[in-house]
Amino acid sequence: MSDLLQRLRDRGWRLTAQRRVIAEVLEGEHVHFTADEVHARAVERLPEISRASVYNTLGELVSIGEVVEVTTDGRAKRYDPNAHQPHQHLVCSGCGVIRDVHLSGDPMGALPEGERFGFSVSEVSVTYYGRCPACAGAGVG
Amino acid sequence: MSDLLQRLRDRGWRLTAQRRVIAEVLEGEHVHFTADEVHARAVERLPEISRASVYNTLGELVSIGEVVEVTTDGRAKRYDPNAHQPHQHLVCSGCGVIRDVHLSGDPMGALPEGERFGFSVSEVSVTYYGRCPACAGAGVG
DNA sequence: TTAGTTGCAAAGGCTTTGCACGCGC
DNA sequence: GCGCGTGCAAAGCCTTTGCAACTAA
Repeated sequence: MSDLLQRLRDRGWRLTAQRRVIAEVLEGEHVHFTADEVHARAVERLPEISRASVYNTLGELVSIGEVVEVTTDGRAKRYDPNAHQPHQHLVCSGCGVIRDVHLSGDPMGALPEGERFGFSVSEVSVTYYGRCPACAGAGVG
Repeated sequence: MSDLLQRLRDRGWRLTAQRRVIAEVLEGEHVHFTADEVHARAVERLPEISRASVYNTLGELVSIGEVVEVTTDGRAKRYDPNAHQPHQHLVCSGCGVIRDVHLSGDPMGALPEGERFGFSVSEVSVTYYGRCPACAGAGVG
């Protein structure tokens, strides 16, 4: 579940400085950066990295399944490197912080057969909204 | 659950032609238009209506709770007038069509206390992804 | 060597904003 | 008549794209 970099090497990825830096930025728990935040952090390590490369790389990481795209209610998409452990999200409606959470049952089972309209259902996304301790205390939002 | 227009009147809303037309466009089951689709349909009834008014009105309907904003993976937000009956969504990853669905249990209960990180959780959004019968048959997407 | 990656800058889609005019109440 | 709502056009944010130069393998 760690060492995204190693997995990318194993896949035979062409490992450029830009891609390495982006992978490094994405290490950690509860990491859910926007493309722009990834870019800002990448620039600290590699000043000449461009936004286009960040978008390209994130898009590829998503398409090979190493990163998951998260769309909360805000504008910009966020990128979640925790792609190998099924989980859902808890979002603070005050400050927007996201935590990974794990549910007690399989949410797929909550959709009755009679509610499937003939679809072949393959995925489910569950997002909880609330206030984090800091925002609840400060009355933010 | 029907007659959005009447509810708006009861709220003392200033009822302009534009707002009336937008409310009319939003009547019906399984309606999940983007702002632009609402505008296109509104134009058929009131050719001079502007996009800005559509955005303004939709934004207000959302903030007073008469319409729910739906963010699927696509780009543009969609607007769901079925705000008074709790429900979730089933999205076709082929053509993007959305159906309202009703779950067998309360998804809020699936988040264990130990996974709440001190948040006061107030809402949950559940979205299922799959292929509608048409797209499954045609191999679209 | 060479195919894939990068940076730049421009364009694109969706949404918001500023301001003068118009209209519901 | 007053104040909010509207239309227009321009700007804004996030993202994608075209293309020549570059570089990992």
